[in-house]
Amino acid sequence: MSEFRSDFLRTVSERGYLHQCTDAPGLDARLAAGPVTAYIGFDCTADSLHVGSLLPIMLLRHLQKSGHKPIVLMGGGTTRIGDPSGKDEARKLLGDDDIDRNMAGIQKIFGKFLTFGDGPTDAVMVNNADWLSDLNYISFLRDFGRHFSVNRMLTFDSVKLRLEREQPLSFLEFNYMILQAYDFLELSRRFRCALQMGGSDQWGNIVNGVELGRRVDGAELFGLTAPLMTTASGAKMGKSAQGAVWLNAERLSDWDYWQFWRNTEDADVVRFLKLFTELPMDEIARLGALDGAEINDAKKILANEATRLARGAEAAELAAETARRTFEEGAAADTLPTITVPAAEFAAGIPAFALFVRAGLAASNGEARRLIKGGGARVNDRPVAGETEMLSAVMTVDGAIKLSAGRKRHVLVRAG
RNA sequence: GGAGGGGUGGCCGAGCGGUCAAUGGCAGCAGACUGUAAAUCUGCCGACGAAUGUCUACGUUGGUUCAAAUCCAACCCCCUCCA
Repeated sequence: MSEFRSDFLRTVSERGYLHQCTDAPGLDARLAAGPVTAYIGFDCTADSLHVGSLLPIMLLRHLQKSGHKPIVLMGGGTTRIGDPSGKDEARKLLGDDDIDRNMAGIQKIFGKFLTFGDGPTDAVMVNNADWLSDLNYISFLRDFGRHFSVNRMLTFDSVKLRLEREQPLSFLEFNYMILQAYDFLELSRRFRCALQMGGSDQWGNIVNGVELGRRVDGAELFGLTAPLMTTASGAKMGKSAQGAVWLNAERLSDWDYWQFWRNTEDADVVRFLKLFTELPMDEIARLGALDGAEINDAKKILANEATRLARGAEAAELAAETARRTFEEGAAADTLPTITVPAAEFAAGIPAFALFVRAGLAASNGEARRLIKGGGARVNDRPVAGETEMLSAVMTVDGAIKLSAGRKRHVLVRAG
């Protein structure tokens, strides 16, 4: 299936991470010859990454596991510019405080996937603000600007698509690819970093870096991209009922994270097992052969494995057990997400619509009312009679009442 | 600086004086069917309210009018062409 000699490229290609590579045979030879240092950059546009970033993170993990050195580049500097790739509009500019806060949040997730330290294949984390912030404009233009052809830059998708769709593209954003190219050069000089990876939307940015390294330093650099992740039915990956699927536990509970994976479409199961778990390929092949409803077993394994990586074994087991009790036994597992309301208030009773809002099962009173009118709201598995039905401590079963919105979203309410 | 086009709900995109909380599509939520799947069908889809209803919204600010997303003025922003 694969003629690659290096463990890394063989793994990455058979598991479906490989989209484009600037020079696959050359990179393969380099990887086979000894440890290579590679990096991926991450923007600091939110205080957590979401599952859309999981693919590049897994790339770094596989890289490290096959004996190479990963660099996590935090875009503390480039986030101040804003990457136009794949976007129709410039994002609103973030302040330095926001960026710092976001960076701190994002850093936490990498510890789960990579081993950091000072060893030869230990991961390191760097921030491009360290070299971008103090650049001198004139000398930067003289030293590096002359290597970039505007004619060529206009042909890259990130720019071309904007122009074709007659969407605005500011000079600020236009510079993003130059700075990212410079990042690669800088990392090449500082760490002998020879490979930049990223999502397929980063191809243009990556190629620019490879070329800059060759022109300025005569360095042989490589680029590799992973496919854009969509679900089999075409939706962008990373959305759930509540919004983005965040990797940080503070932004999304272990339970919801596990559920996200459990609800994978049939057609995606094998692909996701390859990309987001580390199960051996023959095991994945076995799971992929399951028929009909049996494929649910494969989804559970996917959920367990994916959750274990991002949240730890304990979180995965707890979520799996909660799901088993909730969906297979139909019981109100006491480990479901729980909210508490003051005992006195709970005893007096709370209108159903209000309680659903407080439980986070509806975004507004109006939405809660609609949910109830539509018959999707239940208390202890019985449909809520009316929007204003009073729910109170009297209905408690085993110390809690269970609210459900639809068949999948459940929250326990306790007196607190 | 000049000429023209444009800024509408999460997104795309109609509307161009009242019947507009604003057609349609996508996304989202729920129901049916199932396997916590997909596809399909049905309902919902600004906020508040038990409700007749009230409020906030069509770039911004003013104005005309009984009445404005729709007309006028100024301003801001974007696109195209010209200088």
